[in-house]
Amino acid sequence: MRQSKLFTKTRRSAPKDEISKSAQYLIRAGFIHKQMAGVYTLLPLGLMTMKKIEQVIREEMNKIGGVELSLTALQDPEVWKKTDRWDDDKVDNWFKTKLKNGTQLGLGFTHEEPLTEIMTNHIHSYKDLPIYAYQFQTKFRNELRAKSGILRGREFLMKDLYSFSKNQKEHDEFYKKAQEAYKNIFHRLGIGDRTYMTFASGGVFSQFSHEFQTLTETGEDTIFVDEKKKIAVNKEVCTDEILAELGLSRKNLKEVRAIEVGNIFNLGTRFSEPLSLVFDDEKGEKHPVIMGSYGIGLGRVMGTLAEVLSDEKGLVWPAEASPFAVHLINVSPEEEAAVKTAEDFYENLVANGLSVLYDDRKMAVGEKLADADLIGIKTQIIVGAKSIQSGEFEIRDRQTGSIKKMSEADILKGKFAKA
RNA sequence: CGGAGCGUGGUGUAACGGCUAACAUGUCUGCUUUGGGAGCAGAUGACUCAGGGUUCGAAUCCCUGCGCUCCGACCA
Repeated sequence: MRQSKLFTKTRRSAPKDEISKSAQYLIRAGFIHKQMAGVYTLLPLGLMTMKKIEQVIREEMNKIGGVELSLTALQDPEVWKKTDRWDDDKVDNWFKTKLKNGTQLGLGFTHEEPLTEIMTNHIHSYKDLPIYAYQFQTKFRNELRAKSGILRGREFLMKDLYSFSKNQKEHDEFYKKAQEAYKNIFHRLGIGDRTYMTFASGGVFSQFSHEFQTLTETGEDTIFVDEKKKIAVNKEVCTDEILAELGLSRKNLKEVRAIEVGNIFNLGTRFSEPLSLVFDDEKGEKHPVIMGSYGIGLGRVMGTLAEVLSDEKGLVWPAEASPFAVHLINVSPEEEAAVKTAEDFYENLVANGLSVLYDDRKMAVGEKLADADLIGIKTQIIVGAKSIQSGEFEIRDRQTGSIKKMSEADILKGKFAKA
């Protein structure tokens, strides 16, 4: 994409009503626009970043047998009444609305109920199981207090996968796989080393749920981490008894703040029983399906990347979440030869299948480079009068700042991405 | 939902109860400049969140509402 066509403008200063670093940078760089508290529009760069994150998650979900679908945001109260989650006393963050005829509707804050109900049409026999269904979908939660920009919103995109298994053993095996998939996801997104699988309270059907907590001062959870074992325990369940059970010692634990970027938990038959999701086993006996749910908030992940990977100059995206693979910057926009070289180069990069943001704007160099650093695309390629003379282009890594020089032919072969 | 704070051009800030609401930045024009947010000149742009009140006089004081931020509670 030509940057001259990218209508969003970068800003020198952040709006005063955003304190969180991630929100400030995302707004300054033109990734998001605040519509109201806790509600943010994704601008082109933000959307592209979100799609990159989504694709990483999709690949890892598919790898463990996930099948993608898309449920509705509008929810019929009936199914939620069956599981006793419609009353505001039971669930206090519903957004509710009405049809013209007065019938009440809800805007989904999660999707166990509708999916479980749908599955009654498709699960009849043990031969139908297991099933792993997931979606990327907008959730609505009427939070009393939205927070930290995109980190805790009232409308946000979430990946939610639900597992349907015929017995506990089958469920447990998948649960383990899901843990590994989540580790892969956060590793690929560049926060693997600071994201801890964390034991948290598990609800009715199991002792624990597992949260994936990314260490950051601005996180809203307090957890205790064992750095050697790469495991953490949420403060809410951190008792001596539980530590003993987990084989952890309090003296190896460090108290830190973290943000929950994902969580997985056992649902048992909490939903399959009230919604009559049952199957026949080999003997023709009926059993309720064993379920689990596995969530990742994409906006929160994007915000977390912005929060923990950015530096004093702006955003720093990991390769797999970078809105573009390459930021091509012409630093001599007034020189004909440089313009021609940059234009040709841009066409060639795109023809080679690379996603490129091409800064073709006629602006002072310093401003273009400052913009590039603020936007934070992983690889910057700098074209100017100097590079025409030498026949080599500068490849600058946004994160490390290291500069390599490389010929066009090598760049087109993708060599810059290696090492 | 409890507590605290804040609403002034697009953005960030300033202005004792008193002159035509100031400065920076942005935007637009022209000239100049081009490898890290350059310079000069001119222009544009605000019923000071809304409504009420006090006062000769309100951005400023008071009340109500709305919005926003932060701390806490909550977070299936």
